[in-house]
Parts: sequence; structure tokens; C-alpha cells
Amino acid sequence: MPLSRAKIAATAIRLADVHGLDGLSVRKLAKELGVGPMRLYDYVINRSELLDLMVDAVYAQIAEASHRSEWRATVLAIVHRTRDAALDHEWFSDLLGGRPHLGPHALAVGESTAAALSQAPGVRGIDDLQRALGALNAFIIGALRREVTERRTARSTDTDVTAWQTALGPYLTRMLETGRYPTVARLVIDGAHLNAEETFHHNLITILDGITSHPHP
Amino acid sequence: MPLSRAKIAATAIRLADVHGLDGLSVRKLAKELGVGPMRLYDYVINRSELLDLMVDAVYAQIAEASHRSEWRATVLAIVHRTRDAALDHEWFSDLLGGRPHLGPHALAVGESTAAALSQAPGVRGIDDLQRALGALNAFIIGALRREVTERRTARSTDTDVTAWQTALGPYLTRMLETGRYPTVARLVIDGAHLNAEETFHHNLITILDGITSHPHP
DNA sequence: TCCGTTACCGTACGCTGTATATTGTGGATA
DNA sequence: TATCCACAATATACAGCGTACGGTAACGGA
Repeated sequence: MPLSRAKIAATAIRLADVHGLDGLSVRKLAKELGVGPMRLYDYVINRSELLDLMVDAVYAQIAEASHRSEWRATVLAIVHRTRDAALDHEWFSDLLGGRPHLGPHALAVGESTAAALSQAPGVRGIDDLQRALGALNAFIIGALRREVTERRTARSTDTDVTAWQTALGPYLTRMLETGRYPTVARLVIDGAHLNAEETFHHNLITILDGITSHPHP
Repeated sequence: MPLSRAKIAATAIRLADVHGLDGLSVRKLAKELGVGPMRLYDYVINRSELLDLMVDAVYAQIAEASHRSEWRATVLAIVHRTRDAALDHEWFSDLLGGRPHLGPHALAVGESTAAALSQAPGVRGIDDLQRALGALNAFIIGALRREVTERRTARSTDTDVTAWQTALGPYLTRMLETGRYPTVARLVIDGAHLNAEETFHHNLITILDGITSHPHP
């Protein structure tokens, strides 16, 4: 197999899954592929385009969400698949919203989403559609970034309880004990037992309801 | 003035405002401050903590949103101030959602937001509050990232129309002319004339309405 | 047999974050 | 006044990064 954009992207994704975006360098990727670093620049303009390649490969997975007849089911399927992808490839969430997604598969996903949303009640013209799409995308980007970040800190303070207890713990506890942040304190202490997927789904439904009910003329 | 965390943060912010996060290196920052690079490591553990410092300085501006008596007015004030900050300091949106915001000012803003939201109708227990806060924060993060990214690409294709026309233009037009993305094509062609702030505000209201109406038991 | 194309590599430059060691400088103490 | 300590500040150094540039080896067609 002589090397190709697809193979490069696949290997890059594997590396990034394990070591994160920061651990993915052109040099390491080239070594993993068994070639010299500069070889990659015959397939990709620069590192940034490499990331675009990886992102679109992930969108290809997302695009496999089968088309449903009901607009709501379609949207739900796409968004949940996006969440699955973000949890499988945490680096994906780092890139979410940070650059325009213009790859063919990203466009395909955008098309499916937009087409489905345009069928929703309460979405009347193209302006409504643009706004609704904006709200939905904003939620996806933000929710997934939040969830992944939470996951990472949870992991890093689980495997290294010492670090948490000695580094952040005291600082946070001291902060919360000042009494200046009572509500946050309550959230930290009493919260956190909510199921992540359920919360995500719940909030997604809330957004969709908000879009469709649409009380503003 | 002998150097301090505050001064370092202020200078770093100035630099990042002009050259972006990538253009902000420890070395350049030190040079700007008239000291050797290693001097900064007496005030900050590493570059990452420097970013945390900058972020919290921005939250300090946001926290100045005056407290209103109505919960909705409070939330609106905070969120709009956050948007202003993100547009003033575009790098801020790059960090949004990417790390936990635990600085004192970030906590203060979080407290105000949580306290206000807990007054909203439809937010009954701590679980409701956690979900509502999650939805709101997700929207803020995603919407601001989107808007800033859009802004940047718009700017880079405005000042360098050639680049747009020769690089992305043909590719995108070709893509859209394939007919595989009709809805996206309509959005690109007919859309884009919407006022950004208005759209943001509209969608924010939609989210808040969704949270308060809350049709799920 | 020669030539052009393609696949591939080695070297080099300027930049990054940061660990470690070294110097200058002021005030307190003997 | 001489000496020592603490601290501010720098200097040097290392490993890694993205990538510009120039070169080499294999190979298919003329």
C-alpha cells in the first residue's frame, strides 16, 4: 500500500486517539507510516490541512446515520452519532467550531441536518432555518466540548487522585468554603451524579422544542 | 512597576488580541515585558497557567455585569457581556469550553449565572439547575466559537479576496454545483445577511424559553 | 538509450516550551 | 567595614516542532 490521503488520515486519527492532538506531530505521524516527515507534504499542504482531513474522515462516520422519514428522528440520529464520534475521538471536540467544516462529508452531514430542520414546524423561511441551524450547531459544539473536557479532568483526577487532592482540591475547597459561591458549591457537592448521555439528550430535546415552538413572530 | 501576575496577564492579553493565541509565545511576551523568558516562570507554572490567568482576567470584565433583580435580565446581561468579551478578545473563544474555568472571577460569573437560573420557573431542583446551566453554557460556548470563526474567515477572505476566489471559492462552488447539497447551497446564497447580534439574541431567548417552559416532568 | 515523472529522503532554519545553572545586587549581621 | 544570605534576573542548553529546499533512486514511455 503506497500511501494515500486516506491512509494518512486513518493513521493520524489512530495516533490522535491515543496521544491527543498535541501528541500528534507531523514527524511522529511520518515515523508511524514508515516514511520521512517531508513525504507527507506531497499529500497535504500543511498540518492544518491534515487536521481538516481527519475531521472529514470523522464526518464520514457521522454521515452514515441512516435517513429517517421524520425530521426529528433524523436530527436526533445525526446529533447522537456526532456525540458518539466525539467521545470516540476526543480531539474531534477540540476542533469543533474552531474552523469551518467544508469537507465533502461534513457538507453532507450539514445538508442532512439542514434538510431535516427545514421540515420542522416553526421553521418557515430561510432565515428561520439559518437561525435554527445556528442554535442547534451551537448546542452541539458547546455540549460536546464541555462533556469531553469534563471527561478528561475526571480521568486525570481519577488515575491520579493525589494530583487532584493536592493540586485542585484544596484550592477549590478553599474557594467554595469562602461562602462566596454558594450555588456553585451546592452544584459541586450535590450534583455530578447525573447520567451524561441522558443530560445531553434532555437538553437536545429542550433545544429542539424551543426551535419548533418558536413564540417570536 | 516590578512585574506581577496582573501585569503579565494584561500584556499577554494585548499580544493575543493582536496576534492571536498562536502568536503569543512565552519568549515574545517576555521580550514585550523587557525581561528574559525564564523570568515569567517565577510567576506562572507553565504556559497553560498563563492562559488560565488571561481567561480569568476576561472573566473579571464579564463579572462587572451589574446584578439585576429579575433572573432573566441578569442572565441576559451576563451572556451578552460574555459575547462582547469574546468579540473583543477572539482568542477567548478558542479557550471556551476547552478547560475548566476555575479562577475566582470565572467562579463568580458561574455563581451569578447559577443563582439567577435557579430562580427561573421550570427549574425546580438541583438536577434541573445543573441541566439548565449545562444547556445555557453549551449554547454560549458553541455560539461564540461559531461567530468568531465566521468572523475570522470573513475577514481573511475580505482582505484577501484573491485567496478566497482562488482557494475556497472554486472548491465550494464546485461542491455546491454538484447538486448534492441543495439546502446548504440555498443557505450560502440566500442567507448571510442576518445581523449577528440579533441572531445570537434570538437564539439565546429560544434557549431560555426552552429551559423555562420545560415540558418534561 | 535517454528523459520526464513520480516516490522518497536528508539536511537545515527558525521557532517553541522549559530544566538547569549562573550571575548580579541589596540588606542584615558579625 | 567585611561577610554572608536571600532573591531578582539572566544565560545556556535541550529536545521537539513545522516546513523550505535540494537532492536521489526507480521506472515507464519515446
